[in-house]
Amino acid sequence: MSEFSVFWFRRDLRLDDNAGLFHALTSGRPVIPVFIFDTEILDELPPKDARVDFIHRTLEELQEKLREFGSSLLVKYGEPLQVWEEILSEYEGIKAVFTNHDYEPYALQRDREVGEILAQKGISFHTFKDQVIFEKKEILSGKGTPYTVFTPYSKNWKATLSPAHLTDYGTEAHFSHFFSSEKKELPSLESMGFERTNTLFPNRIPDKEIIRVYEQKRDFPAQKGVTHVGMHLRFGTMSIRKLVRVALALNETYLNELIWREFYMQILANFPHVVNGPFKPAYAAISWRNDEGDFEKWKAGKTGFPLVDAGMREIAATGYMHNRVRMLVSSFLVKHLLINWQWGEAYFAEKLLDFELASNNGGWQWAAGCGTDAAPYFRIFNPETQLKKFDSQAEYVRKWVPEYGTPTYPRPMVDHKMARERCLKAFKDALT
DNA sequence: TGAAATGTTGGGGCG
DNA sequence: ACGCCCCAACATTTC
Repeated sequence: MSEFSVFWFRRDLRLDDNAGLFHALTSGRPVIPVFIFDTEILDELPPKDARVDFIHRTLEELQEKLREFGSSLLVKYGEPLQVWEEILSEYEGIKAVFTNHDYEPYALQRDREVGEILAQKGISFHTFKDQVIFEKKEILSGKGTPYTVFTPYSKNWKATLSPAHLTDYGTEAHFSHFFSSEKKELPSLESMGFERTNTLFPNRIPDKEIIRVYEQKRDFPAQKGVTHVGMHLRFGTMSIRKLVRVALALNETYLNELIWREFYMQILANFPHVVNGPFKPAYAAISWRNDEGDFEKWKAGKTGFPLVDAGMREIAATGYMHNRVRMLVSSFLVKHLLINWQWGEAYFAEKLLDFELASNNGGWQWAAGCGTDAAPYFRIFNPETQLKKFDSQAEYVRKWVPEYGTPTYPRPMVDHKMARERCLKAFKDALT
């Protein structure tokens, strides 16, 4: 009977520089590449979800590459534990399963359960670090505790970094170790209850010129100043190690943004309660207004504050929003409208192509002032000032709010000065 | 990775 | 030449 290894793709949808895949291909057995469309996740999504579309397209590309050397991706649809039972009965010779670490609470639970099934059958389960440079216990303060402030974390991160952390797990030399098989078809999007979208997905190769002058342009949403790599890091269509190598060579500010990503990932992993509420418990006492009508205006981009509205229309139309504008719209929702930041967090989770639980949660907690290393609550963005500073010619605004400046554009839904004072009072009441 | 309020300074107009 | 006032520009404090 022939023996196999399996490589289970999840958030690492690439063949190049993939740690777990490298180890699978060098394990001495032919490797069956597997992907599971997880119904536990998909059942929560609307039929037109660009991220599902993106995954499907990416799997088709992977499939084409695997065909070049006579292999085929095995793509399943279902509940992971059941799917694993199915795979193990279809391929009796499976001796080992390889995969890369996934750190979100749901994924940790899933992997524990899959690990148990495999262990019962005497199949070894090998998991690897691939998604980050440093995991949650690899960068700790002198006391051995996790950092909760970015700057010291980033200093230690940089000091700890060595070339070994940036190893290129190239797999090309080992492609012949993929299991040779007839072409297997992917389940169609339609068969899983989804539709194609006409989303324009970001380029997989980051623009080096943008990285080189990052700090000069990154704050101006009308300029080509950011690289849109979030989605590729989310789904692993880009290697973080490769990107860090580029950042090290080109731009410190850009590198810091990659470190922010890992900072929030280790916050989520070390303090999982942030998923369900504020990092700082005192902030649970805020009396939010939580006005549904206000929330609808915010989502629709009809607040009457042009830069806020531009951002909200951009995210609705494209699944993306410039980061400077993300900070403003979050501040506006939480501070001006006094709506629980978790409402905004959930809306972003639904819309953003580059949605990442850790970063999204960290960003919202930062904006609300209740997180680690948060902006103090009395930091309230002035939407007009932000417009003057970062989109003074209203280029970005006019792109998304064509009626800006005409009589049909709504009046500001709140008076800035009143809202600011109302917010300061609400936070002060809760916190003192 | 704020903004507003308050305080300080110094140049220029003017009696 | 001097003192006084105004106010922009900048600095510091406060929310």
